[in-house]
Amino acid sequence: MSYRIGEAAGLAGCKVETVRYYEQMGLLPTPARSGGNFRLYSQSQVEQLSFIRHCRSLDMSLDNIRELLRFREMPGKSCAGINQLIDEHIGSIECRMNALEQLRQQLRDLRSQCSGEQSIGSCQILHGLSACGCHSAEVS
Amino acid sequence: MSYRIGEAAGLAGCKVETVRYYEQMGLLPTPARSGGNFRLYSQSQVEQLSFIRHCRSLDMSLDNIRELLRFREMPGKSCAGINQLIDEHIGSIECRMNALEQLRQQLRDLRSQCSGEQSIGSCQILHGLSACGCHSAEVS
DNA sequence: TAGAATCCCTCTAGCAACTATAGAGTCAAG
DNA sequence: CTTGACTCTATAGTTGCTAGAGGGATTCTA
Ligand SMILES: [Zn+2]
Ligand SMILES: [Zn+2]
Ligand SMILES: [Zn+2]
Ligand SMILES: [Zn+2]
Repeated sequence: MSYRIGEAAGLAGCKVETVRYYEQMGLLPTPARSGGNFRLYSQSQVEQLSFIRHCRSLDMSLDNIRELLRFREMPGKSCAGINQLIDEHIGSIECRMNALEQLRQQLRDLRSQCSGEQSIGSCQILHGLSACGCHSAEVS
Repeated sequence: MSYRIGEAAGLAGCKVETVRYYEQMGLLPTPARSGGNFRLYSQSQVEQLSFIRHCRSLDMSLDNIRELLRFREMPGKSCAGINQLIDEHIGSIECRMNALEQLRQQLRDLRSQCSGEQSIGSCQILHGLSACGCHSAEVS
């Protein structure tokens, strides 16, 4: 039983172009071809595509996914590396969360400077964006 | 008093290429040129560059920054639009924060399935990434 | 059995916001 | 007068796709 690219994409919940892109990036093996040069995917290749898509839905990079796929090919080895990869990914997400948290606070502080009823010339938001310490153009 | 591109970049805390990029994107006016065809920036242009960099440090898009720069050129008008822009930006950041929060929970759930001391073949993390409901390749 | 609709093919370019080259020219100091 | 630091333009790379052009394959209907 084999699937054409549109069916494979449908099953994995992505676009046809995305599937071809993964092949190009080495995440999917070169598939068989029909007489009319159409790509033909086996059940296990469709499952691999779904695996990739699920990893992507967890926002893993294609590099990380490539690594996971390599792990999958050595079922006898220890899975410590997998846990480490996931831990690092969680760490990077927490890092982004912290950055966004800080950003939000800065923006709230800025926003609180003005009610929106001033003239642009006296708006403290614009003023705050100009006269910051961090990116000073203060040169004598 | 005028600055060459390297000085301007240094004052604004960015790379020379970034300054040229902003010019190309229409965020900085076409600067004057020296006899040897070097860009020459005025004090106010350096300040505009710093303004841009500060907005970027708050993760605003270049489109948003372009809008803020247009606001700056109409000091008499009401600043309501500025507040709205900032509010929307805060909203988009909160949206990303929520997405990351969900992501982290999903990853933690996944991570908790395995201690890292299994063989890859029986690792529940890999298994969880394969046999998910959301991207099923379950076709009979 | 012809035509139309729907798939599929390759190749190329675009998105955002830079970054990094290559290959050349400018300028100040020693 | 040569070295080194700076600058110039133009082009390609980054990430993970997406969209199109311009064709061929397959399938359904009339
Ligand atoms: Zn899934
Ligand atoms: Zn205001
Ligand atoms: Zn700043
Ligand atoms: Zn495991």
